[in-house]
Amino acid sequence: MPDDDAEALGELLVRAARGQRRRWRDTLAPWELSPHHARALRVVTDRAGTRLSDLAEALHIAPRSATEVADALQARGLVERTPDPTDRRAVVLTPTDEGHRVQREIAAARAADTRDLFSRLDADDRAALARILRVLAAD
Amino acid sequence: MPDDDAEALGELLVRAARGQRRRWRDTLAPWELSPHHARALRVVTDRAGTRLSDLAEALHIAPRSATEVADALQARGLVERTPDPTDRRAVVLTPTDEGHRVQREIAAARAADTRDLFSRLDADDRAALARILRVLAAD
DNA sequence: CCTCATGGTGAGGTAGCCTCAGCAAACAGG
DNA sequence: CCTGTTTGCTGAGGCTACCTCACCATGAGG
Repeated sequence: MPDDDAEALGELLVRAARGQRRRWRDTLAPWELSPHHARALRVVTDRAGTRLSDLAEALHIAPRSATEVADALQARGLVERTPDPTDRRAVVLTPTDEGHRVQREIAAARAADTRDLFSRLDADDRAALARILRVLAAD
Repeated sequence: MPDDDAEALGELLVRAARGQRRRWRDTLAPWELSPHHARALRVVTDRAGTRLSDLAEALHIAPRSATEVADALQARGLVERTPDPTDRRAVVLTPTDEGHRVQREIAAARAADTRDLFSRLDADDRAALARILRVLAAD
């Protein structure tokens, strides 16, 4: 394989992914949430009883940084801090009604956008893409 | 197309690109350069006579921030600031010998790594991937 | 109990962006 | 020419999103 081919493929992959990220940011714009905060909201709404330390692990950030993410979501009224009934040191993050609502809206918007993007491909191409990306993502 | 399929594809695309970025960071580790600084070095070595404002444009950052990138590269001895002979307000960034050397080494390392990654695919899959990614990257 | 580990947070630091103001040089119109 | 505006860079200062370290309260195991 010529080096140029590989370089072109790498470039294309990066560009496609960049487009994805841009779409995702645009999708989130109406709620004024950063991708990171949206991800945090998703983690918290997905399973009840998420501790701050769980959030840190899910987002791959230091525990101290999870405190800040929680502060931000709480300031926007999307989650509440409640004491963990089983461990008085711990804090669990509970989504507010607003938090649940926003999360549902965002999930729907994202699904629509993603469907939109990949509907450019026919079923065969989608299958091929999935197979190929799995090979590339394997590590 | 089911929503789940689209979601899975989006997820795969993100993961493949994340792997790419991780490989790139790892590739750069021996030179202790961030991806951003490596990109800046490439811009500066690519065409002689890059002004700070050119660098800012190439990196999509504010002119003021280009000053900081230039400071960093200069502190590492990779580039020098020289006055623009045609405009005494302007500063052009000139790669040092070390800068040229590092850039060549990095380019070689990246090419090898990228070739490595895509050699997992046969020629047909590479062609299919290129075609499909072009469709997705079109915007 | 007494010690050690754990969960969260205050204090303070860094990287990489930004805007705004200022200075010097270039340019454009009387 | 020279005067007013524009352009190229940078100092000052601010923001965000991370980090480490130290501390406090609580929990868990000899």
